[in-house]
Amino acid sequence: MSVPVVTRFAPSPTGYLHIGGARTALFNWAFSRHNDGKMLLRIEDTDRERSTQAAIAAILDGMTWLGLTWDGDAVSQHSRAARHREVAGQLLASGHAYHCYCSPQELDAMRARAEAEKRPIRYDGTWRDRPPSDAPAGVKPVIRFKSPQEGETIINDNAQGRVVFANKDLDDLIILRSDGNPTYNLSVVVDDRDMGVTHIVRGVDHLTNAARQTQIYAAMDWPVPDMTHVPLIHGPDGAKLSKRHGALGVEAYRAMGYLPAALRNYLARLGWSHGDDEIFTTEQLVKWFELSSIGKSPARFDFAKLQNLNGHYIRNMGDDDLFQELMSFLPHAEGGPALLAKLDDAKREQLKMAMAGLKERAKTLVELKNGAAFLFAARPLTMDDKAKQVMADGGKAALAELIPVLTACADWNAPSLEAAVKAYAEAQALKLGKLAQPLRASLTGSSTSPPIFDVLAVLGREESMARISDMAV
RNA sequence: GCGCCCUUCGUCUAUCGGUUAGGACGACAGCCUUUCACGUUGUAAAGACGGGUUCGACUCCCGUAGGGCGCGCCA
Repeated sequence: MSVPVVTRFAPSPTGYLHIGGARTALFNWAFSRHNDGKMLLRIEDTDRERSTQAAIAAILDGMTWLGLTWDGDAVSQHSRAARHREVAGQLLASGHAYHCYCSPQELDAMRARAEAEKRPIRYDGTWRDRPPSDAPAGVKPVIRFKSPQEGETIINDNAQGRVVFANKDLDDLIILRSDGNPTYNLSVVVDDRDMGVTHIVRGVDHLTNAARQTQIYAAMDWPVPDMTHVPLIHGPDGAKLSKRHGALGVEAYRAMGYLPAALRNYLARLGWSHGDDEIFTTEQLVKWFELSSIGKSPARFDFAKLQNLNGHYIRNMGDDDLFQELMSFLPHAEGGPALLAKLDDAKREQLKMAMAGLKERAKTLVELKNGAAFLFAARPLTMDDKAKQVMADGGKAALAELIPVLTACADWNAPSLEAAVKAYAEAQALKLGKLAQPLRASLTGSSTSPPIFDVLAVLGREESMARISDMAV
């Protein structure tokens, strides 16, 4: 019987949940679910200056939207400071840590000097072996971890492989600030230990921290959790993710009309693979997810591919489900609330009816929303440029001819309307497009729309004839 | 500067010493078609470079180049 898997996602609440964090959360989530384990959520808010409630809310909201659920309550790291201090004290007592009286200014000077002399930038160990009697009066010391100076610290990482750090390259890090508050590396180790975390999955930017943390685990004689450091996500240009590229909060992706399921699928495919599988359900992801299948090279974020995937999800979703997605999307969409206000029962029905035709040509919920705009347009419709062109090129005349044809149509549904118009086109030796495009322009104000006979059917006889008449004169 | 890591089509990736180096997105071309899409068929497109090891390297080793991450009393 193996130990139950416990993973954790540990964001720092200094901003929204960005796309890299979302993927890290997804990997933690998928791995824990794959193993019937748990994923805990810990808010790393030990930096009181920069942590905000708004950021915490944004992160929880983003995860919820993405469908990434965590087990138990979110843990505030700050609330555990007393415990962190306790461990710092133990380290001090066991000789694995010491007081350091260097001021921040001295440290800055030390770094500047090292940089100028092109030496490695590290704490020089001034207070490592100095007796307490040397302590200057009135200076509150920090506690530094006494990092081993010889030998190696080895990380056996599921994604990165065996990574070796020479201990001489790892300096004595501060574990307790002069104000008595713990710093990141100490807190993480203590919390992961206390929370029973068995597997740590986080970004490679933590790889050096992994080495330092490994040393702290060793000093405390605690077992080191299984580690996986996943490569970062870069912008399309290979450089750091910038705002205009993809370093947006997940709520921005919601506003852009992406479906959570599509985003999950896309994110999973960035840095992780299961053979040639591209499109898979979340259930399949959970079933297939192995840490060893995570790659080690960074990936670039590709909106075109996300769009394509999203379109696939939209097209394959049932009309009712998609309608619901659209409804929950609208409050977050530009112009969405206004559209929502116009949505009475009749419009809801029309919208549902139009869903099949609409979803076929929408890659995002934004496009779906825009595609449905004709349903809500007020007469007389405003024509876009291409629609105007169609009307100018004999469109008006075509509409005038069609009015009696449509009026004569007994059954107002797509098949019979199509049959009637086609018969007329044939009789007049006209290409169907010559009639369809003017119809489309008059009914939607645009040159593109769902199949025109569906549009007629959705709009209904009265509204359709009114819109056509508006433009036929 | 020091340390660690990365490098297969434009992009995401498959390959775990022997393949005509596969798939997907994107691009281009054709088909389908009432528009736009969808769908479909096809085309172009890759092992950074240089050395080894080996009967045989994309795959293992070394070096070079390029890129990323880290080096806070941030996380």
